[in-house]
Amino acid sequence: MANEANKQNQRDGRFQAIISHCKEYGFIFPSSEIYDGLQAVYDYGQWGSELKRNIRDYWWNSMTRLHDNIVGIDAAIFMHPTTWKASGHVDNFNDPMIDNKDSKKRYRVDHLIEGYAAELKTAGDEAKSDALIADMEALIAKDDFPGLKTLIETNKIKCAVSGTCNWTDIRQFNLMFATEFGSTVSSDGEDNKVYLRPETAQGIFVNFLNVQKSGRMKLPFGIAQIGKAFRNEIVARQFIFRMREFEQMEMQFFIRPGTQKEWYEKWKQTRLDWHLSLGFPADKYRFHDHVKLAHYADAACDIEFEFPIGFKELEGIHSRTDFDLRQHQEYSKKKMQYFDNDLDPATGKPFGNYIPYVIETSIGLDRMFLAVMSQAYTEEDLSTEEKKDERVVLKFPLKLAPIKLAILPLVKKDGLPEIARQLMDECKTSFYTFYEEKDTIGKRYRRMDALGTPFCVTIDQQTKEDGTVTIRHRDSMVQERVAMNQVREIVWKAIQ
RNA sequence: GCGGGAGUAGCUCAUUUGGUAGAGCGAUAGCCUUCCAAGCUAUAGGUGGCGAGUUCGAGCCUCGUCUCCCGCUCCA
Repeated sequence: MANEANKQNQRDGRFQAIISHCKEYGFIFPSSEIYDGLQAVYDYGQWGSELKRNIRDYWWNSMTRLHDNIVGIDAAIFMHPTTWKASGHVDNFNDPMIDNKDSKKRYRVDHLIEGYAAELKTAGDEAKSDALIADMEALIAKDDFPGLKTLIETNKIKCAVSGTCNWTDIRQFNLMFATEFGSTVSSDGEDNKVYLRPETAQGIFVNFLNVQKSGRMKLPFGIAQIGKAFRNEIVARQFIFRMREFEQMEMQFFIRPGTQKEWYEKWKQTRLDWHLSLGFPADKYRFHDHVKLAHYADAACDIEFEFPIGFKELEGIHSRTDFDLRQHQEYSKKKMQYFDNDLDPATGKPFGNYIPYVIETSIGLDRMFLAVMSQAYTEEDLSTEEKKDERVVLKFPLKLAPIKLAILPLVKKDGLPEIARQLMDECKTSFYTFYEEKDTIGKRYRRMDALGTPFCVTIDQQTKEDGTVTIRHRDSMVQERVAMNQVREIVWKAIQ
């Protein structure tokens, strides 16, 4: 037990250190910090936004450019309100809830009252049961939450766990953020209400036929998208792991019904391989199969990553059946079907019209950022017998590092800065290059380590004589002498 | 949302029982010129999260509030 607690403390300490490092070195700041911040909202700073962009590009390129049957789109955050009725978000996530203060259990109010009504019925008091249900429905129709609470209290409905009637006020939890649309306010506020999308997937589904027809896409094919989504989480915590505003990178892969099992397995493997291609240890990842499936899925799993806070969901892979397209077809009255000219071996005739099935891969960009950051963050003890020494180094995969190369004149005189500037000009159009001439060379190396810069090049007196520089490697701290005119190519090759 | 802990300079932290805030690191400017932090000089930076109360006097006591962390809860 003591060991477990110890391990937990170490993890927490490491997580804290990563959060501090992110702030101190310009990766992530709390949003609106001068006003005490905004809960579960964060801003990416100068290096965080570079790292995030590199992760985003890496995903985008590996999805769209490396698959000739996947294309990308960028749908709007606002969508027609009916979208969310079709998707099930309005109905499924709009219920009044109540908490029992003793057991801390949370109940849907209608479930709680219906449960009690059922008890009354089995006890033989059918009239009272029916009256209770009628009262409840009348109150729910009016959104009369105080009335519903009074109803619970007068009937002395108890929590099944604690057995008490010590209830909180009733609150409505709506996962979706809503705002007003248009400049004129209708008499019915509901007419103007639009939601900030709680997931990016629907932007793909509603554009399925646009992309399929305009791109002459043939099944199976995929549509990828990266974009912001918003969820009004009841409680959002753990740094950027769960935020109210976050960025998703997802791909919906449209397939012939009946082939979903095989494609689901294929995408599970493809996505795991993508993660492993970054060079992180395989034992940091695991699959977690969903036992309880969402209303739209016939199979689902997560790729979990071992964050400092434990194994947590990083990416979801869902077999969504034809649920979404079918729903949109029903609500929009527009056919969402695809005509498949391939011959069905069973009949020798084309497969014909059908609503495609969908395999979804959905990864949180911010979570991927956190995974990369927590895997890269390393505290190294460099002590020798003479002196104590340590460094913090971010061992980013080279292609993700925000700064690729730092150019450091050994001293800021004797013409060394001028030579360094030349090299800077040569490199800065190819990749992010950073120039620094302040402080001792050792201190500058440590600063670059803390930002995860994989290469530092130092211009010294010898450079003036033979045109060579030292290039210093971040992880090994090894230095080697190379020709200055080779630097751009060396770095370029390494970061591919 | 409930319970617990915390909030003092950019960071890490001091300030013994209430008497108008200090250090180290960091930053900036200069000196030195040195291939792996911690050489020298100078400077800047805080209405002690915010608001109220008690007191002659509050960083310290009380209340409220905001934010963060941990546990529970939630997470289609």
